[in-house]
Formats: sequence, C-alpha cells, structure tokens
Amino acid sequence: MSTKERRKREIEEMRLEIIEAAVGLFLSDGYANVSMRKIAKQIDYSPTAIYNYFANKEEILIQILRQGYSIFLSSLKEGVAKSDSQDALERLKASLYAYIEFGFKHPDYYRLIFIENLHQLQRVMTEEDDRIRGFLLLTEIVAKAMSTGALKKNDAQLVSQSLWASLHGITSLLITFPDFSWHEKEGFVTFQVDAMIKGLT
Amino acid sequence: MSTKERRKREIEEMRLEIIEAAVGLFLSDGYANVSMRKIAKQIDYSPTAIYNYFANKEEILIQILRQGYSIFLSSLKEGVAKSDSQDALERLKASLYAYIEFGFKHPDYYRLIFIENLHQLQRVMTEEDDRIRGFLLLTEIVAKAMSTGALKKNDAQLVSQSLWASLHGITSLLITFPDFSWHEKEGFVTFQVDAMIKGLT
DNA sequence: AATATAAGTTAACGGTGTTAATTAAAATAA
DNA sequence: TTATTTTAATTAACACCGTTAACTTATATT
Repeated sequence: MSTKERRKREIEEMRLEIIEAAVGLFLSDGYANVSMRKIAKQIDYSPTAIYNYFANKEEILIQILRQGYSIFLSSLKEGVAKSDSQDALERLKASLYAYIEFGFKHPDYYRLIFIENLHQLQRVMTEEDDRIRGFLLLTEIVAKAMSTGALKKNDAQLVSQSLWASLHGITSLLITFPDFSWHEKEGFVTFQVDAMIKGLT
Repeated sequence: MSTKERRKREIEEMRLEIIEAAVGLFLSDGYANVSMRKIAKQIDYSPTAIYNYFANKEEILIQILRQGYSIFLSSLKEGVAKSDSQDALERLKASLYAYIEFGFKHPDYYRLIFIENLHQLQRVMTEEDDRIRGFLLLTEIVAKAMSTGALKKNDAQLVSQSLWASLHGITSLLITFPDFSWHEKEGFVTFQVDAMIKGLT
C-alpha cells in the first residue's frame, strides 16, 4: 500500500512544480497576462494536464495568494520582533512600517494580494491555520498600546481598521501610480505614520 | 463644404454611441470582461467598425476614465461648495467626506479609475482643460487651512498626498473587500476623517 | 456618370480557459 | 505473468478574445 503514499507525494510534487512556474509568471506579468498554456510550456506538460491538479486557473491563484499572505505575515512578525523594545507604541510603529515595507519589497505580491485580488482574501485567510491572525496581530498590538495608555482608549477593532486603511492607501498608491509627483518616499512614509499615530493619541 | 461639418458631427455621434454602450458594460461587468464584440452587438455594428472611431479597446477606456474623472471632480467641488462655511477646516473636512462619498456613490467608477487603472490617470489628467486641478483643489484647501492656523504649517503638497492616501485606503478597501467584518460604515468613516485631521493639527 | 474616398462588412490570425474524447501508462486482480 | 481496471497524460475541439487585412458598399468629388 505504499504506492498510494508515493502517488500522494508525486501529486504534491506536481502541484508544487505548477505553482513554482505560475508564481514567477503571475508576479512578473500579472495574473491576467499569464495563460494556462504558458504555465504548461514552462513545465513541459500539455495545458490540460494542469487540470488534474488544479480545478482551474483561479485555484492556482488562490494557492499563490496563500503563499504570499504567509510571506506577508512573516514580514510583519519579523518587523515587530526586530523592534525588541517593550514600549507598546514603538511596537505599533514598527508594525506599521513593516506593513509598508512589505509593500515596497514585494510590490508584485502586494498588488496581487491586496489590490487585484483582495476580494479573495477571505478564502485565503479563513482556512485552518493561523493565517487569519494577520489582522488580529495588529488589533492585539493596538489593544496593548491602549491598555498602557500610549493610545487613547477606543474600540481596538475600529482603530486597527482605520490604521489598515491608511497603510493600504499609501502603499497601494505608491505601487500603482509610481509616475505621480510624489513627495520623496521615505519622508512621505514617516510623515504618514506619524500623522496616523498622532491622530489616535 | 457643409458635408465635412456634418460628417464631423456624425463621427462625434458615433463615438458617443460607442462610449455610451461601453461605459455601461465596463461599469457593470468590469473592463476585462467586456469585449469589443459585446460593445458592437449593443450598438448593432460589426466589431471592427469600432476601430474606425477608436484605435483600440484601451482608447475607449481612456475616454471613459476622462468622463469618470470629470464626474469625480464635480462631486468634489459640489461637496466643498455645499459646506458654505468659510471656516477653512470645515471646508477641508467637507472635501474629505466628498471624496469618500464619491467612492460609495460610484463604486464602479471609483474602481475603474482609482483601483484598476490608476496608472492611466496621468494620461487622463494631463490634457488640455483643468482636469489636473483635481489634486490641486485639495492642496489649495490644505494650504488655506494652514494659513489660517487651522492646520499645522507644513508642506501642503506632502500633507495633501498623505490625506489622499488615507482617503484612498478606506474607500478602496470598503469597495474591494465588502465581505470583511468592517466596523459600521458611517462610524468608520467619521472616525477615519477625524483621525486624519487630528494627525495634522 | 465616372472616379476617388471613406465606412462598413466578412474572413482570418494567433491567442484565451476549459471540456470531451482518446491514448498511454500504471496499479490491481486473476 | 497476464488480463483488467484505474489513472494520467495527450490531442481535438468549443466558444470566446483583440486586432489586421481584404473586400464590398455607400458616399463625396470631379
């Protein structure tokens, strides 16, 4: 009965191979400009072979969104961890910067996840593991900052949603409209983060 | 020589007919899901006839973006005008609300202009008329609020970009991710606007 | 009325996601 | 090991797509 086991592994390997090919194409060319035929060519299979491993093109995207969201979460946690300060406000600031910096470091992932396919995020987050905790992470940090008095007491859920909105605004605008006459980037970001914090204290 | 004049008018009428059909389809189905063939069918022409009036599908989009941006500008101006208060801060607040409300009233336009095709905005704004003054409008209001002391003095350009970012964040998130467990909308918006203003005073 | 110009049509090219039918390979049963 | 069944891959096909080229029809100019 080890054949079943082996086969299971083979399926997983094939799925990985497909994803690997697809993620490169999706990130460089954009989801819409990547065809099943292109993915198939890259892994030397016929286009229809892929359908034995993924129901359709969208399911490949979902899997890649999951991966991307994991990377996003790691970046966020790492960013918060690096600011080893115990000060709740510093930790909050660190997480805000970490969010924006993820966008700059992985603009293609950010675009794919948070701009072009945000409506799929529910499907990406709400499945088994702790992926959903991405937003909870921010909420917790906000709640902590409130309990220490660093932030004005308020609905932590509401406040973190407001923060997310401002973060998403600056990140997505800079990514999708790079030709605009933006203020120098670093100064813009620090100004935005400072204003966000100030608005809540 | 009046035939030339008439013909010119006919061309303009045909362009209008195409745009009229396209705008409905683009807004309801999204740019990507609308084909030249569908537009053609709606106006009872062969698909290739359209190419006598627009170079390609994208040029139709650009024209529609221009229209949409005009509507956006009108909404903004109207929103500011309605708050007939002379108080600079009130005027600023009114323009912030007007921006978000445009997004809620015309989510399809907002998505088309500011989310899916923002990179085209340069082409939409920087042509002849005063379309570009959309962003200047906000900058001017901000500058005024600074000169009256209602807002902390600062680079008005930078401040208005920061405001735009926060506005775009909340508007685009609510539009593209309606299934999320958002705080009740009206409360969310007023909280966001208040926080934005507070962050700058 | 004959000719040149413009505007519309159909046909075609190379592409898309996906399904159905078919062949080749692998696993199971005899 | 052979025969049979299951599985995985292929090719063919469908109904689309944006766009170009060739052709026909209508309009305008000579």
